[in-house]
Amino acid sequence: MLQLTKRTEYGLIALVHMVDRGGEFVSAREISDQYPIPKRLLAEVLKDLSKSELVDSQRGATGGYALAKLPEKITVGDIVTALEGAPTLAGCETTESAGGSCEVEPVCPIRSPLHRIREGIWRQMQRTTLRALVDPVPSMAGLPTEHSHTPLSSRDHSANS
Amino acid sequence: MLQLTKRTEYGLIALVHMVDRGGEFVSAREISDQYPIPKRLLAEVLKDLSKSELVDSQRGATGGYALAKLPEKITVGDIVTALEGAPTLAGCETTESAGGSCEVEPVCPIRSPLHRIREGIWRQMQRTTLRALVDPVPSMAGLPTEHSHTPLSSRDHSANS
DNA sequence: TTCAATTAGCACTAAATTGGTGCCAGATAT
DNA sequence: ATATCTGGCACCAATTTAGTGCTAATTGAA
Repeated sequence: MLQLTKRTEYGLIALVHMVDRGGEFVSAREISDQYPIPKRLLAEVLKDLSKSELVDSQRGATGGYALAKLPEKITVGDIVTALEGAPTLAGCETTESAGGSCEVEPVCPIRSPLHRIREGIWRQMQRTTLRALVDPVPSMAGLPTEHSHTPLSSRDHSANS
Repeated sequence: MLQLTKRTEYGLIALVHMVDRGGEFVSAREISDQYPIPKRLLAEVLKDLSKSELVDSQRGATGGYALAKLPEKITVGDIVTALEGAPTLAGCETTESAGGSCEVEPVCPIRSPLHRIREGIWRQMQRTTLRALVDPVPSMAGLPTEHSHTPLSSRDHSANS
């Protein structure tokens, strides 16, 4: 359905939460207590983020996870890639068919244009940083964003910190 | 995996083919003969495109499908919407939860920004017409597309075309 | 030391989505 | 008539995704 997976959703929530907690190590439990996310699954997600070196992990009693980079340096594209693999819009050019064998290939008329769409989406994700997720419409507050409605921006929830 | 479904792929191929055949009615068989697409499934896809009024259908012996509009008037967004529903990046704001009840909702910190990403993707798809799919890089052939790096999948499998 | 809290790793089940098929009815040109 | 098409419904199979269980290794603190 052209939709991000739950894993990615959870990862994004966790990362945003980490930004809010500024540098401190937060445990999977702390996060899953605050949002309705299965703790066990969240742990899986955080593990992947750790493997991709987007977060640092620390074991033991007071352990947890913390951002490995500045929020400005982490993009949605990085996160998506870490949690569900880089987006590939058409069956062509998946890694499996990296050998060059798209089934439709010899006559596939949509490769290049679809490729361009995919790249556009990709660029957009690479352009959107974690910082931007935390501070919607940060400094360019006055600029016409060409979609000036932004129907739902009700992110408050900061009752914890 | 943030990937278009086969249905959409097949639909795109079929539509491009129709453009090539300029206005004539083409049958599902003609298309599935030309590309390795299961005829039966293609028929399903074409039916959906017909329901969405992107193509006209004609029954009977010499029947088939033809574009209902000019290729300039059909966007990738239209096609995706017809074949797999409008993209919704996060579980929030699917039609089911249209009532306003995202499970994560009251504390969901990613709604609005993710929403913006989704809108960007959406705009891009709405911007890309079927015509553009048929004539890759039509007039702006020389322009630097600003993504000359393209971190992933830069492997050149387009050696076939 | 002992204990409680935490991440790490592996394997597994269950649910949902997607890919694909079968069958028959209705239309229509030849 | 009949061959060829679309239309509609239901269905199965394959893949992907969501979520869980269990155990080991780490580490701060009582």
